[in-house]
Amino acid sequence: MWFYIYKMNEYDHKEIEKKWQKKWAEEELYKTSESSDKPKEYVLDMFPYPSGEGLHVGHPKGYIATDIYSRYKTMRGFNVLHPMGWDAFGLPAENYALKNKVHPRQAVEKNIARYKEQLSIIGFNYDWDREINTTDPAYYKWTQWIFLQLFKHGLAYESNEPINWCPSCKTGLANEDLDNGACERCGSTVEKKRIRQWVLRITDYAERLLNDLDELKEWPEHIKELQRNWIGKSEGAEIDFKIKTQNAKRKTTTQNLKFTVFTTRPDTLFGATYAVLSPEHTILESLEDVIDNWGDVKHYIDESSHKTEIERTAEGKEKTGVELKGVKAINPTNKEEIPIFIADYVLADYGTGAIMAVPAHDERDFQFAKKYELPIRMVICPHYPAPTCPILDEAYTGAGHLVVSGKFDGLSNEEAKQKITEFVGGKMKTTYKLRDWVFSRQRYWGEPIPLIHCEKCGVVPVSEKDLPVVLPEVESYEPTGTGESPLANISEWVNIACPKCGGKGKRETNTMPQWAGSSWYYLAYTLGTKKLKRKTQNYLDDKNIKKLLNFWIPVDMYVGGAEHATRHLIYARFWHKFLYDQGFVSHSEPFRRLKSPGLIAGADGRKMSKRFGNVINPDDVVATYGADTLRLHEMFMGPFEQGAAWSEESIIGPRRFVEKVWRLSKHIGSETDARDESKLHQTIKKVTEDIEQFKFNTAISALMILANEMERKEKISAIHYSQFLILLSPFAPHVAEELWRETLGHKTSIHLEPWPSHDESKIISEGFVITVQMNGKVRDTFTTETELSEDEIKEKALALEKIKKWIDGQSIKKIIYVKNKIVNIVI
RNA sequence: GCCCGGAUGGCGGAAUUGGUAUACGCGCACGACUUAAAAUCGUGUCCCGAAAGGGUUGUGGGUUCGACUCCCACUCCGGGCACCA
Repeated sequence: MWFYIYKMNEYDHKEIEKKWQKKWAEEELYKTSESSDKPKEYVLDMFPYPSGEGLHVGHPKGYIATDIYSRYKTMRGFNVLHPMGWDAFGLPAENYALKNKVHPRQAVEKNIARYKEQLSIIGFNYDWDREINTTDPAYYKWTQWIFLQLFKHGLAYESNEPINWCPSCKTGLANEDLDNGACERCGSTVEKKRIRQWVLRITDYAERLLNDLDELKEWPEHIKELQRNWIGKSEGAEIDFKIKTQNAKRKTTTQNLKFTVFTTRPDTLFGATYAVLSPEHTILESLEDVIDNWGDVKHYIDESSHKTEIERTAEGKEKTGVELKGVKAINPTNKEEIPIFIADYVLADYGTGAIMAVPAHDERDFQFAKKYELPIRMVICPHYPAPTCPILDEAYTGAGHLVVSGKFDGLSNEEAKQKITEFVGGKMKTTYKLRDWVFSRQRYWGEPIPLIHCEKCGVVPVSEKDLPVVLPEVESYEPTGTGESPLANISEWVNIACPKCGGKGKRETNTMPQWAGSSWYYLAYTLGTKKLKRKTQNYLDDKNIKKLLNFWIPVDMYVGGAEHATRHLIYARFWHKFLYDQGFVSHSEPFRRLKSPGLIAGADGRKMSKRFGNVINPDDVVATYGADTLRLHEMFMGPFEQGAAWSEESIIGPRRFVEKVWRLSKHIGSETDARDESKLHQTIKKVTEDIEQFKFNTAISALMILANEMERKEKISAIHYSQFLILLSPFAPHVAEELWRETLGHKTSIHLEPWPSHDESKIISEGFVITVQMNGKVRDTFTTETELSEDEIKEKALALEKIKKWIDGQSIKKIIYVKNKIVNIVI
């Protein structure tokens, strides 16, 4: 019998959590609707990539935070949208499918089912009516539609420039897909390869992507800084150098031969003692006949084309190069003939692919000049006037005044920049490190690019009414490795009449990169699954759809990993700005507030990975401790944006806390008193402020303190306990609901209760603890019940026995008083 | 090399933004309950010291009546970029 009662009272997380998850779904607790006059709040998680591995305990950290935040916002009277979906196109899904010999679609379906199950047992409040899946044709027809708009506005172009090629994944990659010169997915060293590809003109938006960061006041500063560095703006000048051939008998027309350099230091132009072209520079072909050592030059070009990015940029690597014999460049300032080199330290795809070299004022040029014994001429002096310029043992890159620069001598180098540029007929120019977005992949598992190549008309977009261009179902989808997409072999799919002239046409067979679908998914949620699937003619250019978009957009709170700072978050901002320019959305930035959860590492401090065998599965934790405990633990581990190692040991703390809350329900039955009320209102204040700022660890700490207070009492008041449960409910939704409905007997869910607001007048002062310091060191404290005047406090402080002892005849220089806090006696 | 973070007990961390450093939790020790254990509760727990007292927020210096907090220099750890002209 005794044992039976014990069982009855026991907190059984398994039963409770299952029960309420089912009930909440039945009651449709988390349905979102636009027909509400409440203010809207759009809370968004970065949607997951459903991989074959399933979720580990690190993944839900951000989801727990948005779940708490969105429940809190709902209780605060907001109309909350909190959706979830799947980012399922791209390399990982396809590589997984290839490895396991299943079709990617089946793999994705299976993985999604598993993910959904894993998420559901943690008790998230997603509105699954708005679930999206980027690989659903009903979804990607919209992705294709947006691509067509980009194409029609000249922001998508075909190119044959050499790009990053992953030999293992057998596809071209964007700069953003690289990790230290290696494929971000498989770790293979990336090569440069010249293949036909589609590219998006993200660089047209570089300036706005950079400037508008300043408006994102509620983004973490470090993420904005990452984007600024990635965009990498630098201001300089483009200046033409004429080429003079020394050998007139060759047949090449040598008139007007020139190349353009980009430099941020046009002020040093008089010091340019040679010039360097990148080995890929296109002018080299036309110089073949006039270069005396063409064999050597050709050899160097071939060699560097076979080198990987890593080999070319290896740290500490000595610079190499070959002089172009038989040609000279003319320094436009002083008409001096200077040698031209090719060297692979000059990058083809930055600036103009050519530089003027000023060894005296650039470290790289200095090294190169030392090696090839080229003249080093100082033209900026730190101290002016200087009788002679010192001999340099390293480049001087600082500021100064011009010397050896003709009529510009004596100018400060900042002033000289523009003047010299004008003098030589150059133009000021802004350059970015950001590259245009290589947008095609030679892989199967992606959105087909909706374009048709016609023999007569060239590239023709697929008619909008014919979207989606469905990815054909095929047996074999292995990448070819030739630079062609595996789709190219499916002739019945590829061959199609040109939409313009009806003649012979072929479909574009490259597919879009993984980042395409995620560049607008936050817009898709606002439509809901039904509208997304419905037949539409106008897509985003539809009055009703625009209305929905502008009801919810911008996203008010966006939570996801900082690793997306220079990938998804740049791409999405780019697409959004484009859609804004077309009038489809009314805000120029998609995400108002951004938070990035710190990584949860394995217990060994390393990143959780199957490879290290340190993966903790949330299902197991939920089974052992319960979802509420898991949620509390992950939020209590430390500051949200800071990483932490998983600790199986300390999860017992949050579990004990939940059990304590459970036990407290057996002690209800007293009246409220003012002291309790004061503590409650302090807690309301603290928890509310902390949730707003994503300081969940201290919010939970405040709840624990209040629970400890309640526990100290014989009996607690039902009203206070109820209020406490409401504060707890976003963190531990199941146990709060169980106690709310079953123990306290409420008919409706605790999650529909209004959030309590704190009443400052209920927070009573428990007297003032005055700290008495001598020379800033704490010597004693005393308490006053009521607020005393400054003089009274000082008097009391000086009367303390300990203080008297310390003063002991010494003279008091002054007494500093901080109201109701501190008396500091200086002797 | 450049740009961001960070460093507080045995451990995770807190500190109203210059005012009693170490809240809350883990761990540990002791005690209560128990035949016993578990669970739970209570007490203690930064270091030295018997005490008085002294020291302590990575290191060194500075500003201040007073510094985890502000300034200067440095060390270490994490992240990003990296021959970007």
